[in-house]
Amino acid sequence: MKNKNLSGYDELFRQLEEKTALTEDEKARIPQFFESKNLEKKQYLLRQGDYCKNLAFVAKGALKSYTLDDKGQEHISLLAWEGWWVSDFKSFIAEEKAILAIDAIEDSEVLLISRSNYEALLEEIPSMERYFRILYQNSLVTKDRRLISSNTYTAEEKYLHLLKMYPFISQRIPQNLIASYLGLTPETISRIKKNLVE
Amino acid sequence: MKNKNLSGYDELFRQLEEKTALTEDEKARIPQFFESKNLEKKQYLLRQGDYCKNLAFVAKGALKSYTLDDKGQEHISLLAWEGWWVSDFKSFIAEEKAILAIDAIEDSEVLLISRSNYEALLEEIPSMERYFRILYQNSLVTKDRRLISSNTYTAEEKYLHLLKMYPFISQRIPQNLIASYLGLTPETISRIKKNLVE
DNA sequence: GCTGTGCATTGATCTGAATCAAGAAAAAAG
DNA sequence: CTTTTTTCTTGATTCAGATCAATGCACAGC
Repeated sequence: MKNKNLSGYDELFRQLEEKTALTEDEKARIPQFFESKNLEKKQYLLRQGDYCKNLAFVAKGALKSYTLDDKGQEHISLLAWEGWWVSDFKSFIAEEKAILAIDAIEDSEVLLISRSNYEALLEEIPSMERYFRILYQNSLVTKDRRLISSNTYTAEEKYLHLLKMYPFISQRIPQNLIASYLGLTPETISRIKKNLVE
Repeated sequence: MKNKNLSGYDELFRQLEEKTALTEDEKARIPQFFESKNLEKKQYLLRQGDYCKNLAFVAKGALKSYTLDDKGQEHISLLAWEGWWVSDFKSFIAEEKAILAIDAIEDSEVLLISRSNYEALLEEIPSMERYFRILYQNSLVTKDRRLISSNTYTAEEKYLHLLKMYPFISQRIPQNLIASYLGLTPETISRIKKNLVE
């Protein structure tokens, strides 16, 4: 086995074992499918229009995935910190050009898995097939809730719903990114906060 | 083997085999996990607040899943026709009360699988674990696109994007349901269509 | 064939959140 | 500690799409 820095894998195993059981043998084989990468704050992992070669597991730090509209405005589709996966899935799976860009918003460590390694991993370690099925099942629920929130709630309700789901988020993520994630402007968030205090 | 009406299972197998290979033996065992149910137009499959006991595969017809807000307004979260799965996932998986309701919008046939059968199926037939992993993976991509659409696009862009994804949808689904699905009002859709003609 | 109920159109008006514009505050960099 | 950059706040104005209201249309039931 190649000598690997295992620091980030602790977080990965913690995540995997939350959803599925792994033998010691499996745990020993898993790191080989991944490659670790450090990103500084503001460094990018993926650019719009490139091919998304990897699925990334966030071992440390935080990243944002976003689209840019014709006016150059950023629309965040995901905020991912320790324990989350991030990529332009469509691009990763179907080998199309990415419509998402991904940047680090803190100094971060990610574990990258290529498409061929992803498929090999699923093939060789059935618990991983199970892990991803459960992960995606849960993500679907979360995305569904976000869609409902986006179509049904007022700006204030959207913000409160987010705080309820991720109470620590306002300590960690700047308001302008939260605004973009919710499809609102920073000004609106600011006014909502003011209103809530009163 | 119990004598089952197999009509709806053709559609199910077609879907399964699009994503994974099945042996004849597996195909023979699968129907046993399901139960077929016919719904008339407007009949409900799930009510808000009930426990969602089943995951439903639409073999024929079309259904909508939706939430009701405090004003009694309906917000459609999914339109599902032949080949789609529908349920309140969160309720189905975590055994919580459903926040979604599901109604037939055409006379329909659904194949229902209970939670325990779902888990047994995944356990006993590994290709099904694979099938659902791929299904959820794809659904995530679609939901992501919808979220981007919802946060980024104008009303007109949302409508055009939907038509592009499902060109036949306006022949099949009434405008007021399409409006609700997009988080718009029927009036807005009507004005958009008028505008597009000019 | 009428009649009712649900769906679609069109117009007038309203409103929540965006945009535009300045500063203030906080954090990072030197 | 000072300067620069980034984030946050507050106010004035605008605008896309909602709401309200009325009418037209189509098809299902009698």
